Amino acid sequence: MEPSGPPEPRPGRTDSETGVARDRVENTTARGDERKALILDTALRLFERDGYEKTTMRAIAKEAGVSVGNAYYYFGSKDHLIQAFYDEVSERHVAQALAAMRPHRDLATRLSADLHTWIDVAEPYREFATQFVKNAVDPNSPLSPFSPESKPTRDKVIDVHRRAVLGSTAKYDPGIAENLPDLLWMHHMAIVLFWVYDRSPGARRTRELVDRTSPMVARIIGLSRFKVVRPLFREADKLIRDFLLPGDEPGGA
Amino acid sequence: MEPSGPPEPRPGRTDSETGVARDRVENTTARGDERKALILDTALRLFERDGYEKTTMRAIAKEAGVSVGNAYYYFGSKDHLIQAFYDEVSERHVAQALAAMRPHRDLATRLSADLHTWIDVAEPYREFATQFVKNAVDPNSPLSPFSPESKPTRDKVIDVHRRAVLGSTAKYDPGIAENLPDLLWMHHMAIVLFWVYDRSPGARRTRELVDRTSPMVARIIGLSRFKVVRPLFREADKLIRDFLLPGDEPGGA
DNA sequence: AGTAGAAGTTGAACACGTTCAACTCGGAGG
DNA sequence: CCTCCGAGTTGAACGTGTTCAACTTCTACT
Repeated sequence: MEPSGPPEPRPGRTDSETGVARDRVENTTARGDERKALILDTALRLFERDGYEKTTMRAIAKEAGVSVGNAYYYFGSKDHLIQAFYDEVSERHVAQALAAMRPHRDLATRLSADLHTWIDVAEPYREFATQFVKNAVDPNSPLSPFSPESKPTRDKVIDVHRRAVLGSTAKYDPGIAENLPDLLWMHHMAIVLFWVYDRSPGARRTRELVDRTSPMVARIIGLSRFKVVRPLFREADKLIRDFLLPGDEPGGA
Repeated sequence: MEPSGPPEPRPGRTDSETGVARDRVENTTARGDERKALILDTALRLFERDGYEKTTMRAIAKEAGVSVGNAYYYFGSKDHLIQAFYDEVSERHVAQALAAMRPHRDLATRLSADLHTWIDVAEPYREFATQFVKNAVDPNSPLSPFSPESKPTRDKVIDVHRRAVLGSTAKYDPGIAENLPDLLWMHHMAIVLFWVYDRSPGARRTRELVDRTSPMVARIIGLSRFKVVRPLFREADKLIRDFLLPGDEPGGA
């Protein structure tokens, strides 16, 4: 391999940044960090090129110039590589979404910009993302959107939705304000689910769906001010509080 | 093996009943049907006892007194065994749900009865069902709820929702009548998703969720008559028509 | 009855994700 | 300069789902 320089401690993207130890090793030497990044980058490149299933751990190791066991030293499983990927995509999405929403005040437009940005960022990895969504459904998987491991990343994404609302001119029942971001997150997840199935070039159909559902969602939120439906909204709000937020898993351990 | 009797053609549960060739073989001899059923029953028993992941194809084959290759002659993959399981659960659900709804006329009550019946039927297989939902998300899997293979079963389930509405005294905008069952089916799927995560004994939390969402859904449907929100409902209706119904996959091949 | 061909059946072999006991290596302490 | 020791590294080995060429059994037809 290339001669490793003196072991000066580089900051880089450490685990402490996300606040959770995702993988097998916490954070030790600088050389370790480089190795880990090398393996991850190689993996993502191969995933993008050949798809997740067709990319073997042996191929990743070989391409990265490492042994199979060494890859497992840094990543607990093949799935853990996806978790790292998800973090990366989310990070890029969060950054770009805030910028994309900034010029607009209309909630529908802001939501639309938010979601389109997500598609922009995720599009190269569609086939790959299928695998992510697949594993995300498994409650036992660290990839589950409800798992403690993915909480930091999830919270960041939900926060974007919160800002989408706060930065808009939308009017709604203040009683439902707190859980609104979670509701929008569910809309987001529904879009993602559709996107995974979408086979149209450039995810055209998904973008169309975003364009049509975003105004609907904004309108529905606006309805919360009306007396006739307010009880319904309050009930829905309570439902979210009772069933989504309390524990990490809906069933309560 | 036991001496096989004379090869008289028995009706039994054939593929022609579902209208789709789910597995590797269509429908041939009576002995073949028996063999297939034997393998499936054994598999489901082991799945229920040990869980899906821990049950190996070798174990199924051994327990059924068959070779591994023979199991693969009848079921294209381990996943196909789940498909068969899903069909069976759905069949039982359909039958029981209709009976459970019959005494009631209130839509909320009928929906609730419908969904509780589903939980009753599916409850023994919760861990197992996780695997089903997991694979169901993969668009390439025959298990996908949108795949042609599962269409017959899915249609039967959706039809139950249709009857839930038709047999009720609920009033709603006739313009959305046609797609109402699909909407209810999505509610059903959401409940299933929650149930998969639910760890409470007897799926108590999921039942609670059903009790609270069913009246909400019924109320929302009732709202469709009001002028203020009717455009929203029409838009949603059109959305379902455009994005869920046209092709087998949302993206359109 | 005999026989060709289809249906059914077998288990060894393959590729994969994953594990682990053994090895290497760098640097801290003597 | 030597010598530990733990972080880092290795690849053979394991158990899994799946495949397939070869074999056996059954059925239809002469």
